[in-house]
Amino acid sequence: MEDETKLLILQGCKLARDLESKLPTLANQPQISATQTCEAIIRTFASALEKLMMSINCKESTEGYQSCFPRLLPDNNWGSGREVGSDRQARANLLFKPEMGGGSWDSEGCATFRGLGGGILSMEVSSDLNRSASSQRSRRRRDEGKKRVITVAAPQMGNTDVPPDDGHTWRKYGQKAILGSIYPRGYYRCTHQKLYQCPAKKQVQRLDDDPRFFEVIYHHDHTCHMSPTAPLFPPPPPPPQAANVVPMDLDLCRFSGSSSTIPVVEGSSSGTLASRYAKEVIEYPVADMATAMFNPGSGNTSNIDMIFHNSRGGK
DNA sequence: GTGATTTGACCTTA
DNA sequence: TAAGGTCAAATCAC
Repeated sequence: MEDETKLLILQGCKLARDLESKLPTLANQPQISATQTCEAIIRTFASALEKLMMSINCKESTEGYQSCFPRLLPDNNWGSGREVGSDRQARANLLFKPEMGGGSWDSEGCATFRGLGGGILSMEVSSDLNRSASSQRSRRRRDEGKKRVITVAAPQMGNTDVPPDDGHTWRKYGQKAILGSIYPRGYYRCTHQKLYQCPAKKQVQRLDDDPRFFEVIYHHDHTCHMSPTAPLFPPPPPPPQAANVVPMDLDLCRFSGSSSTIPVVEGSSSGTLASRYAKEVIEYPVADMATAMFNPGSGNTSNIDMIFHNSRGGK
């Protein structure tokens, strides 16, 4: 176990002990104090867990990596609605038990995690439109088909008004105030919708009860990256075989050291976004991947696309 | 110039 | 009829 992980665990224990010692006097304090302490404990342990999973499970297989960080899946395809419940739970539990990180499985197969600094907190796959994240939003369209509901933390740095990047490029086509909700709902569709008839859409709305988090509802899967005519990046030139540079076709799980770098090849799809960002970076330190993933407002959004585009290539 | 975002109007559905 | 979802013109950003 790495020293940093041990420190995190120790810190979490210390916070827990502090909370325990303050419990008798807690009744005289504002409740938010206990809430914040609990959240700090959860975040600390979750961070330690994340590091443990990275060093143990994710070295073993790609599946482990994806189970730990489903949001990093290249095509964002988390399976069909039938995976709700036992299938998905059993599969994900192989390597990542949400209850270990302060999370849980609800009765409907929705895993809830707690992570430090952002990322997925809960994930739900559903084909049942009757079940909504908010009981207030009971109206539905007939042709919405399969949907996935996830809750993601807002970025703590950069532009906190948008949810963390999910690896796809989206175009906003609408925003509506929702009855009974404080925050408006944003409507997005795949950038490649017109060109490749990609049906993927998503709705993003900040949670009323916790504005630090977004609820993201995905409708339909992306087809733009699976089609042979999909707008992939042009074939990258051979990467430099420097000692600390690893080819992109290797499993990302192998990038565990902060000294490793992931080469991001300069290139562009037809989209403006991709070209905007593609020219910015040639090599990408692993440590910065989190920043790129959790802070789309920082200008690195489409680097995720570039990071994963090679793994999409075969689809 | 091109593509993304904003936002009011319109459409669809319960 | 009300509310969610989408369209499309105007505007913005690069």
